[in-house]
This record gives sequence, structure tokens and C-alpha cells, in this order.
Amino acid sequence: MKASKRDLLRKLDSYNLTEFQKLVLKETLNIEKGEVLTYKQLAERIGHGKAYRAVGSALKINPLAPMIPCHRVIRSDGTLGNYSGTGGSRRKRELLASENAIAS
DNA sequence: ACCGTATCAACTA
DNA sequence: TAGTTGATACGGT
Repeated sequence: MKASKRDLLRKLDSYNLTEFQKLVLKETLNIEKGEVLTYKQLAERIGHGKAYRAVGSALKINPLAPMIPCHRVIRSDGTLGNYSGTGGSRRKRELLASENAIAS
């Protein structure tokens, strides 16, 4: 464990992110292993609710891509949506299959 | 299944 | 300030 969640939060504050972005990223870090939220659910969690679009934009700028469980955020349709990390949606699918054992 | 509209925040001209 | 885009959501056709 080199990067504690608290350290990541501190780093986020150091980046040139807006309050909204930081809010979304922090909430994403708060997602536990085995927890999968939809963009809408995440938006509602931070109190914006209908800002699912802005939430997606926030995750895509995510400076700690591999450290933040952004792969645990999927679409309401049950599809994985997109992923800015290595391998794109393919990698995301494997991560979810490994952590949450999603149904293929 | 496909298209249009709704809604929010950030980026660029 | 205005216009466009985006890792979406939902309803109508």
C-alpha cells in the first residue's frame, strides 16, 4: 500500500481540478471493492443527481486513473461504458470480472 | 433498434 | 459570452 486513500485525496487537491471534479473523484475513491455504481447513481451520491454527464467528464480527466476505481462506474444499462485507461473498455471488463465477478 | 431531447460542467474561439 | 463536446439517461417512433 504505497498510496493511501488519504494521500490520493491530498493529491487531488493539488491538481488543477475544479471543485466538482474533485468531488466526483473523491466519491469514486470511496467506492469499495465489489461495489459498482452507475454514472447516475454516482451523480446522485454527490448531490448533483442529474449531472451524470459532468460526472463522466470528471472521471475522464481523472489524474490518478489506475489508482482510482473508475472502472467500478458503469452505465445504467448495465454496459461498462467507456474507459480512459489502458485497454479501454476491454481492460475495464476484466477488472470488473476480477473484482466483482460480473456476468459475462 | 434508432433518433431526439434533457441536463450539467468544462473547454475553446 | 456563445457554441461545442462528453466515459449518460430516458422517452418517443
